[in-house]
Amino acid sequence: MSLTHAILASLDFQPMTGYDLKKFFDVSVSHFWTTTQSHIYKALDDLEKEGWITGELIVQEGRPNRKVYRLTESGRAELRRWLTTPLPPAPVREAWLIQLFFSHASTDEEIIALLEARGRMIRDILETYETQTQSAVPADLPPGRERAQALWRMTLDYGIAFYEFELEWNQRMLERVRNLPPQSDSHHA
Amino acid sequence: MSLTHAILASLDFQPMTGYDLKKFFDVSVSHFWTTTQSHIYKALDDLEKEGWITGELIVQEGRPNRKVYRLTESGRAELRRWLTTPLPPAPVREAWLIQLFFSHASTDEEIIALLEARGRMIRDILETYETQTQSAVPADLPPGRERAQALWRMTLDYGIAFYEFELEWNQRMLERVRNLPPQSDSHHA
DNA sequence: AAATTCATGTAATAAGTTACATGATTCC
DNA sequence: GGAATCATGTAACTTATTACATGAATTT
Repeated sequence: MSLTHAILASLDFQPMTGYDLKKFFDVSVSHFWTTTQSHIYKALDDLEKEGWITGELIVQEGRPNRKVYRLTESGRAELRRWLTTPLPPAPVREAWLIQLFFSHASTDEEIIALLEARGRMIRDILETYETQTQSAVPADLPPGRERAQALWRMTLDYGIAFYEFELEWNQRMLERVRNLPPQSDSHHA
Repeated sequence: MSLTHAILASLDFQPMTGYDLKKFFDVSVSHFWTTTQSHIYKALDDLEKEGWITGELIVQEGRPNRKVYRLTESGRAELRRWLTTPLPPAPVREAWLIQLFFSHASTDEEIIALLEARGRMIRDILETYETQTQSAVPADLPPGRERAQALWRMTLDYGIAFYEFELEWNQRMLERVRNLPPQSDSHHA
């Protein structure tokens, strides 16, 4: 699982609570990996049982107590192992290709409408993505963080490159739909 | 959910059992959508409760009985509605970008090794993908299926285009890693 | 003789989302 | 005065995977 390792990696930056982690994920990896509060607290439990992190209760007045987690030695080792072990590429899983695959009974116009709607949505995402990217990576990172910053940019660029690819493919398919063989009358029994 | 609608669309082709559906998915949409037996049987139950399909028990001798499902009128309507409703693009969810994002403590060589391993794996997938594509789409589809066949090809091409994109991006990132800012000694507390 | 196909399903577990609950404090 | 922040969690549900069970018939 990746969430657990994202947590390990984050805690290696600095000790944090579940609440801190959620905020950190939201401003850092949320472009390619989203998660929820509940899931984070569950993962923290699992990680502690595994012995990779330890939690320390910080009692507070006026506001809820905090439970600050930090890496253990075995947690740091596990993180290092995971960070240098190539993950197998995740299989393509695109629900909307199911629509395309089964559209033989739709008219050309309906398929074109589907593709165009998708094109518009991807263009929207790209636009917000590109404006966000400017502000997302803090320009004034503390010294010694340039390396992390450069990697951060690389992951942001993946998102842009991916949606640009999607847009190109969308364009190409629009042309192909115009040369689609016609529907057969005999299709439906 | 998409599995249920993939089932609806398949049953519109012809009535089938859960077993048939699994085989059909394996040779058709498995390039971009995989599923399991158990999940299919569960989805069939749900679809029947929803009133979109009806099952008919076919008693057999010598081998297990079959439960053949077919679309109802409301099922056909739901299928049509779904097929013409644009799905919102799924957010990017790439576990391995987590690795890249948190690799600031790794050496350049380690990051390069990660990228190169990934490049090799993608190249492998592309190779098998391209040979499979030749044989996957039956060339001698019954007349009137040319339209379905053309759509099939489009979805197969998506897979190829996607992995080619991944490979390109991989290449570009390898160049960028060679210009990464160095690690800071002060990183670890 | 052993493996595979046919065909159903259950059980267990993992991964992930949504909604709810609490209660003081601080910001608008 | 109302909303948002801080900070924990539980509960219910959905989605998906893995493993197991059955038992005749067919293929290797």
